[in-house]
Amino acid sequence: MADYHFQEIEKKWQKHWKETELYKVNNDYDRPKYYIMDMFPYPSGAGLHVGHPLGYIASDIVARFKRLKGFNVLHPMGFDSFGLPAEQYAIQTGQHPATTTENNINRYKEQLKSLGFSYDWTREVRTSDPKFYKWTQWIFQLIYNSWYNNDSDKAEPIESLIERLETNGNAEINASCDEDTPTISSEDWKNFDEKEKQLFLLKYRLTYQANTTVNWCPALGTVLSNDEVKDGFSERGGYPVIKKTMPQWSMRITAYADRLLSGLEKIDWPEAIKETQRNWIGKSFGAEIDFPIEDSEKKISVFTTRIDTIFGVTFMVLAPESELVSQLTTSEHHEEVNTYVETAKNRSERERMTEVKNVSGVFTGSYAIHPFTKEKIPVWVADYVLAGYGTGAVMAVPSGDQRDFDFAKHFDLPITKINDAQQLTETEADPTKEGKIINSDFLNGLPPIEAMEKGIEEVEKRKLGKRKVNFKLRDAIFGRQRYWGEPIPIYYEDGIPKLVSLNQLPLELPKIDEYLPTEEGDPPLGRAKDWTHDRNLYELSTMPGWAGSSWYFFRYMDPDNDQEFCSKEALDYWKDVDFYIGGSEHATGHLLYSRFWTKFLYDREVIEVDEYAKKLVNQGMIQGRSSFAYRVNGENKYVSKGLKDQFDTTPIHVDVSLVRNDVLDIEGFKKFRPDAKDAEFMLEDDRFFCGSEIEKMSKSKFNVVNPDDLISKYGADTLRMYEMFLGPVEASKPWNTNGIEGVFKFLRKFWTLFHQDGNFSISDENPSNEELKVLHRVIQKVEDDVEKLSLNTSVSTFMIAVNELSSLKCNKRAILEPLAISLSPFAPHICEELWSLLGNNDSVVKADFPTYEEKYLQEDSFEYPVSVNGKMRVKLNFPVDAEKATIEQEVLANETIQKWLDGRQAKKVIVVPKKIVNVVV
RNA sequence: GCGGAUGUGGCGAAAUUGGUAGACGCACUAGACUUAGGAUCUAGCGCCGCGAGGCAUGGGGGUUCGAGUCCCUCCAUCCGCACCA
Repeated sequence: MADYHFQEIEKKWQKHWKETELYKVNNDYDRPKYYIMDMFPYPSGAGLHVGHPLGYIASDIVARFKRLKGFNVLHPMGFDSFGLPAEQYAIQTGQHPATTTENNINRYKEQLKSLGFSYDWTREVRTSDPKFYKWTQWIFQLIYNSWYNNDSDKAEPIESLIERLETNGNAEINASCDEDTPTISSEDWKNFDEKEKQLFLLKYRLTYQANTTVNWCPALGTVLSNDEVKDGFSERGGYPVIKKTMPQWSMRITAYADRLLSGLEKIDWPEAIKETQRNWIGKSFGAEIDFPIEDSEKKISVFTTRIDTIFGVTFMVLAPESELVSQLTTSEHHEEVNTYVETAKNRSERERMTEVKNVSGVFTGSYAIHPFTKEKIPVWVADYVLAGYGTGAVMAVPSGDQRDFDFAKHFDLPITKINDAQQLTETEADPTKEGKIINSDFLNGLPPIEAMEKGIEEVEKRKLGKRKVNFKLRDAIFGRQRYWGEPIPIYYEDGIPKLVSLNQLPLELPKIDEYLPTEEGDPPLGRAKDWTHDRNLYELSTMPGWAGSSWYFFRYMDPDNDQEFCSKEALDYWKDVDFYIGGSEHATGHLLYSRFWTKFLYDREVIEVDEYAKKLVNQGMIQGRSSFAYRVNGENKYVSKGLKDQFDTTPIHVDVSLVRNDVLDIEGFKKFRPDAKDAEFMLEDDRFFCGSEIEKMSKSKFNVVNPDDLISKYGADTLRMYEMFLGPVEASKPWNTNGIEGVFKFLRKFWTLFHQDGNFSISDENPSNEELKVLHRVIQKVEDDVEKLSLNTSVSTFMIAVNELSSLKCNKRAILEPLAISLSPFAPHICEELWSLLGNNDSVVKADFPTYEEKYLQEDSFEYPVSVNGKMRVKLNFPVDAEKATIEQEVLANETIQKWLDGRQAKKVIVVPKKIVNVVV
């Protein structure tokens, strides 16, 4: 028996690949480039589980395939090595995060290498490496030194802004800047002292510092971005999050809202991701209208998408955080309003969300004047209006908006019907866009859609407001009050932020004794000795997790360059990522921020592309499949799954390694749970069946399947193919090891086919047509499937081919050679071994992918099912080259068909090539 | 509520895009070889029916000679977003 010793084979080739640097890639201008990249992982302490490599395997198959097809393939890997878990661990143990991170990375690399990935490890990047974050800091500075010119619709150097301020002031400048930026003349600017100038410029810089309402997580001691907060809890750790106002570094991503939206049109990304990003950016069209306040110079600006409902406005509502609240509250309502605002402020996000259904609010005592009817309408404060969206105030149209309706009902405010199709009930508003407008002066009789346009025109004509596009997207908070991140390369001189000069980058993380905030409440960096620049204190917060990951794909092109973030030459050759694979959970985080930075770098002419990834695929999540044994309550007795309903039982998690095809290894279980050592087990059919449930893969649920175990049992080639065999790469599915034997058997059969009595055995005979057909079908299928990434059917095709060759007892060189090449992207080790046994000195990686030939795929004859009117079938044999007419004639001449037709005339005979024949009567 | 996706045997899934539904694998059943089998080989395996045959791609309807695939409608599940004016 010629055994398939996968352990030896895999170890041998992995060593060989490493020693010969087989996958090292250079800028080779003679060959077309192909850049395929995985989302780099955060190296957690738990190591990889079987879910992680799913995407890596797929990308490796494509990378290897493209290499065989003659592409110069860049297929790198790195580590997103700054992050909270390492810091939390450091707080607990005192161990420097760099040390734990280093250890984790080494473990990850070992695991990744054992899977036989063809990464060019010489290009590895780590975001926590000063050589890397030097350039993250450099980009930060470039963003800081830029402003967004809405007229040219791009980021420009801050110098161009200064120039314009000096000559004309800012009246003519159309920029994305702070809302409260005053209009100044060139004289004003010239009269500013240095500090005033700097503070003024901060209102324009794309990285700016401002008092912002942030998501503050007290337990983590840091702010979090919107995408790091899920349902009012921190994504990492699940701690409560509250709103807090504090000075923060932010990035003006909102300047790019429109381009981030339109850019989606030209990239081949999953629709789900694009839709999520569109939703997050949240562009809506409408108008901003001013409602003057009665007996006052003040006014309330509101944004609305439904100007057609303007005559239905019966009250105004301000967000509790709105500045207008204090200005408009009359003295007799002061106390009530104050109490309400204070309560609203102190509520956590979580509380606010759970209380969505509770209507609450207070009257300010002020009245606004309806811009058209001049009627008095009361101004209220309520927390259903968000400070962060629009103007922080709304015109309430209770007949057309459910929230306004609920509020009006609760406080007994009037409700005006403004549409003849509106169906109002006691509890429901009707936001219909059908019907005709009524009770609305000049809008009467118009369908709402037309009334929207007319309304905006009228508003602009009467100078009551203007057409307005509004976005949900908020600027990105950039500071984190944590240690383990890139230091922000800024110091403060006389209260003014200043950039650390370029030649002093990287500004390296200082050593500190403890990874906690200082007693004064400053971030951990406050503990560092001499964290100063000429006695001026450096910024104490660090960059967020998304900083490094927003540009790392460019660094892979030229990872060791210490003069530039990436050389022009490398950028020119590699340009962008052809194929990016990673999880969909980054839709509104990494995948949005990285597009933002790319567009910025494009504006500043650092790179030549404004989208960095042409094609993106989201690999599915692999969930865990937990197994349970059912213990009878109050007894030391376990019952098999089918019997559990006869008893009062509690499910107990069983380590999945003790379960095979849902059958429990009872001896193993007794060791796993010592308290079950003497337990009684009630079996079904002499076996003990476990129940199962789909849960997240985690240690505590004993459902983690470790790739190392599977590799040592079946080998990396089997694991790679099995993960692909499970189903489409994009699909999420629970892990199930049950089918892996089938794939393993296939590889063993493939090996055995070319071995006899333990020796490699190959025949030099010419292959038969039948054998060639098997081969060429595989080649064709792999070509098609890799392009479409439907790798599961490729694995099936290989299995069928090996089964067929096996029954043909075909061990011919002419078959094995091309077969080994086409299988090598999937199972590189075994193919490399067979390739070298065939006498090749060079690696199979250097081979050319075989081309399939149609002539081998053709059949001599086809069995056509024939039906009459789609009913009844009989199979007839036709030669493959028979002309359509011949087939028709033969069909009609056939005795059985004649019997069916029973004298009727055939209207037509439909022939679908190689498929089916249908006679229509 | 809004948006996106998915629904095919006991299970994971195929289906050349409108043409023999369930390839391939797992599980299961029977048989062979074995002292033994969690090994190997052979055969069977959607459901109902002894059978001929009938029924089957979430449900209902439609287009078509022909529908898993196209159209309408309803249902279920999963994932985003969510007081966004």
